[in-house]
Amino acid sequence: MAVTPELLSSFPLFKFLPGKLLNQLAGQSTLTKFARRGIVLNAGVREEHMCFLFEGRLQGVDFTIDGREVGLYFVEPGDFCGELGLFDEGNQPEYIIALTPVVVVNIPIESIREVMLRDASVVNMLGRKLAARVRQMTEQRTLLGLPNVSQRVCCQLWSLVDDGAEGNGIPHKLPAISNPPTHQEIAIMLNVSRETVTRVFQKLQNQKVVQRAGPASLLIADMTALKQLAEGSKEL
Amino acid sequence: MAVTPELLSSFPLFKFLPGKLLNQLAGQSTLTKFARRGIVLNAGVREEHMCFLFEGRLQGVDFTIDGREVGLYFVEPGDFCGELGLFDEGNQPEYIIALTPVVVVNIPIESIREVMLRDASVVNMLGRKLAARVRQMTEQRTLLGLPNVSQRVCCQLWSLVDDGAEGNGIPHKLPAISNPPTHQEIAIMLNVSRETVTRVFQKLQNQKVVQRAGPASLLIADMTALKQLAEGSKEL
DNA sequence: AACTGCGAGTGACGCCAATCACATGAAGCC
DNA sequence: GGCTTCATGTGATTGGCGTCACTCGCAGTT
Repeated sequence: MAVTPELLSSFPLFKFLPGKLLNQLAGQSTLTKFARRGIVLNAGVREEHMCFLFEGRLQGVDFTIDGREVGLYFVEPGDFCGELGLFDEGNQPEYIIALTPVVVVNIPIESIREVMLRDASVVNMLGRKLAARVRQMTEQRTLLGLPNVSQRVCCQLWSLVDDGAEGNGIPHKLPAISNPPTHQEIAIMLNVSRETVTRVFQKLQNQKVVQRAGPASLLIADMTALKQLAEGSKEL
Repeated sequence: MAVTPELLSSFPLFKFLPGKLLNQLAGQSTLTKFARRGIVLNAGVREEHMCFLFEGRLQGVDFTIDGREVGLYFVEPGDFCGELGLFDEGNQPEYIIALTPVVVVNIPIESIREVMLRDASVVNMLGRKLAARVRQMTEQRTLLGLPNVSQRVCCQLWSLVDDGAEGNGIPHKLPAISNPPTHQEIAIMLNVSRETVTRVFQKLQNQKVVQRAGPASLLIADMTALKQLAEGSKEL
């Protein structure tokens, strides 16, 4: 499917890109859809294109030698993945799978490399992105060091509470996690079993710390308690 | 202490840097020593300089909320750390501590930013470095997903077996790990207790898979077995 | 030589999370 | 409406690893 320059410029990475380069990129881009659980990028092979997420949600996952699934991070609309290939000739390290039906824009690595040579803003933002990713991975790694599983879950919840989406014009509402991950998705990010996550959620709901509001939202009824649980100063 | 341009050019990152820029950088660099366990870079603060390791060994570590130490990666001579600050204005995410007495060259972030503007080879290598780091962290994260602890230890050992140092002119020698990390250092990288690492090592030695050769070297007597153990096709 | 610190080695104990094996309920989908 | 599929909820069982509390040996220091 065809990609318009306007569509591309809706991605923060290309926000400051001159029209000429936008046009050039658009001509080399394609629009693709994936069903839930579809594989957007493959691990262990050289992927020759980057993916820009237009609609839906992606997750970076990997598999241990014994086939266990490991969750790494989420990709939200406006964001992208597969950028490592820009910096070296290595393989894509992790799978990118669709958690929901998604619409992505594919752009060849080589095309973006050319753009990098001509536009410093893109290089800058890519550098920032990579740095942010290292920071996020470091934090997640630290999380895994927690011996207490409930605490791990609470930390993860804490880090998912609508980052930045607070200024969405709806004041005085309870903080929430929109489109919360499934228990399974949380479990593989934290190296715990799905059942354990369920049990922690049960306790959290009994103690009125969180509360479901339909399938698309999880309300945090007691932020203070959640924070204490995450920090370990309170036990479930 | 003074830093000469020749010293700087011994680091791969600056290998292709023209003399003029080398001189400029050297003038702004300082040489520092740290004792074992010394803190080379602090986590959670903005560090305004990068560290280039001349002698010794560093480790990136972090601490969980409840004070538990988490090991992230090692830094070997010729390598550097603290590069995230080049790409954004964020804080240093993890501590860098000296595992042995070390000698490091400190260079201000700003000075390197200037060099980046003038020399593309440095930007390139930094990009590669960051990408490599993401790959390494992803791999390590996957390792942590293994439910079997012995397997985790063996995987870690496997990844430590003299990477690339094979062509050191000593042929037909057993593969080895030189200056092997202490059990404690391994333990915090794998989220296991020090005792557990010791017990795995005991089994590995009983089964003649590995063998100590003085304090500075660990011989791998049976690479095949180690590989099978790492892959889970063999039990300890 | 006595002291100290640190890495390594070891046994006993107890707990907690993984696993297995289900049940339930809501959401699509012919 | 009846089918499957998927997310969630729950109990019983078990074993593996963390923790504690030691010992031992080596290296550096005075």
